[in-house]
Amino acid sequence: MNLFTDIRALVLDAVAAMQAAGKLPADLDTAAITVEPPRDALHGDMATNAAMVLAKPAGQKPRDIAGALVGRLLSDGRIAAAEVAGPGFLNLRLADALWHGVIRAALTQRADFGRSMMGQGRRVNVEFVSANPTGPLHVGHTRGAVFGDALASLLAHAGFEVTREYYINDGGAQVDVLARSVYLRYLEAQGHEVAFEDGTYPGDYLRPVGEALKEKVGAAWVDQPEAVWLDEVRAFATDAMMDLIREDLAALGVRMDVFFSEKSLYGTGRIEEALKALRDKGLIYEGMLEPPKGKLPEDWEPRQQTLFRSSAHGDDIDRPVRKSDGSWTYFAPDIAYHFDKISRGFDALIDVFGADHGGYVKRMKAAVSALSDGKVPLDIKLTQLVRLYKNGEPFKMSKRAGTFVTLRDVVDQVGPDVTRFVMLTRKNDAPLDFDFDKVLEQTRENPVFYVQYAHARVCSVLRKAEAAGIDVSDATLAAVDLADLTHEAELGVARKLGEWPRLIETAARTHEPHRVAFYLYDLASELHTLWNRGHDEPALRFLQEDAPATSQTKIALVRAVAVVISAGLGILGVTPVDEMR
RNA sequence: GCACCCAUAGCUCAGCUGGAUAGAGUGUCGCCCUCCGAAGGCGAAGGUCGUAGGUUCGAAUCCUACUGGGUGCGCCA
Repeated sequence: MNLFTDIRALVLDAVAAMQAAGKLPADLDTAAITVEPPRDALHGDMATNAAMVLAKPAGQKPRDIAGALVGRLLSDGRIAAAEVAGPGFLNLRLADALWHGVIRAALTQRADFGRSMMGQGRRVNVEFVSANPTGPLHVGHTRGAVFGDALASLLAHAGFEVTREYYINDGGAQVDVLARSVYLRYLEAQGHEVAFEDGTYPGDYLRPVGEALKEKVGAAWVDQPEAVWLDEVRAFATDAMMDLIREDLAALGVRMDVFFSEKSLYGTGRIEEALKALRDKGLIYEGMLEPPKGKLPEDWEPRQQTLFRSSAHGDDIDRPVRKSDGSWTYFAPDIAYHFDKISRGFDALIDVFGADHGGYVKRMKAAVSALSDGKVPLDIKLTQLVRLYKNGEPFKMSKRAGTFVTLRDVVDQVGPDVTRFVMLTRKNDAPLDFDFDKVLEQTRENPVFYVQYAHARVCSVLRKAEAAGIDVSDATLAAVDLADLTHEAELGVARKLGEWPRLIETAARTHEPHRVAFYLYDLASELHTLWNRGHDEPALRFLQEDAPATSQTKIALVRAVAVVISAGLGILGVTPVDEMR
């Protein structure tokens, strides 16, 4: 249920009735008519812009149209009051029973309350993390992982059929570097002195991989040339790294549906197939690019290359798919990969990249647009940097010194729930400050704590009610008569709950899971405020001594809050807590 | 040089496919703990929404040009 769409339908009915009665022209575009919560609660529960939108095409004054709508809307039992305001807004106050219905819906539907049919089962592929299989995930990947996973859950909640996917970059030169680095660790495990030169990965995390390789093949490869062992070591090493990465993701609570190997595109004709599709559209040609502007690479010289006419699909310049030596650029398998996603029948694609890949957005969109004839939309979400702090002091990372902060460092210190929630308290395109100490503080300014505290508070009330012999099972609460729940402060909380289904749709449509986190903070704030009012106004306390029926109505409300917090946290991948300790 | 992202209160940030008097936290100031719901609560002050134009009933939101910050720009992935 979504009250806002219900009431919008009611408004549209009223407009249609006026058309039927000849009070409005028959051919009006009503798409721009919205029903939304007014900024100021004094204006009512909902406001519609219908009269202002229709005024011009209908050739009437907005306030006149609004006035005519008032009478028709008031004839519906759900509308308690309607008045024209300002330039032609129509402010509506809803019958209390509708807000009581919201509470009941939350109690009966639980985690499904707010679920939307918006996606209509359309299939969406969300590709995220996709870190090179050369080492453990670091903080930057962590943000991408949290964002992508929450976005996927959000879309699923909004009625899409979602596939979570990881693209393994196991086809380029970086996995050769990995293989050589592991080979060095292998030699080391055999008791040899080794030196890690530039162009190798010196990290300790490869030590066990070298050991494992020794276990597997013994001394067979010790004095052998690279040609003998490279392929096998590469496969062994990337498998080991992917195991590591899977463990990292599991520690964060992220599970992928598909791991797609870049390597599987090579030597199988799949890259050629994708490029043929582009060639058939006249988008592949041999040519030379202008030299890049700005600082020119030292060894730049004009060269003939195979180019994709991405500029025909919105890119600034055309992009090479083959290097001058004839081998593929990174872009070529990427095209083939997205071609594969399209051919698997997805209705929409989403890529989550780090901000340093911003330069790839246009060419990737161009490729998908060309390959799908514009039928499959590709949205690319860039996640900005995470700035780490410890007790207010910036925390420096250095890859060279080996002091870069890994996903495990973060999760081990603050836990997966805090990590995930904090990473979603900024929109994806804004930098994020992550302070190891502040995220664990138990104060209002820490949203993780504040939201969890609200949930725990409700659980505490339920426990006390049970101890007092009051039945507070969801089934009982859902059946409780809520007619006495009429206090403005209580209805205000119910109104906030009524926004939840609408928020899901907005967040899903914009691909912005952070909206869920901010909503939960607001909802928690509503609950805490109501709790605090109980301090001075005993009538607002959730647990009323010697009045079990009254207690049940109030507990139904706060239990509904807990249900929505729990559902929201579920989308973010955070476990709600029953008590603070 | 070009492209993309960003610019909102002293600070950190929200702002819902364009809506009414732009919100929250923090900081500042004032008030409130003998006890029964203070890991705090209530209230106040604080904004030319980077600048200048444009679109329209209406712009923080859309368009254009600037200013300032970040990221990226063939043979790395």
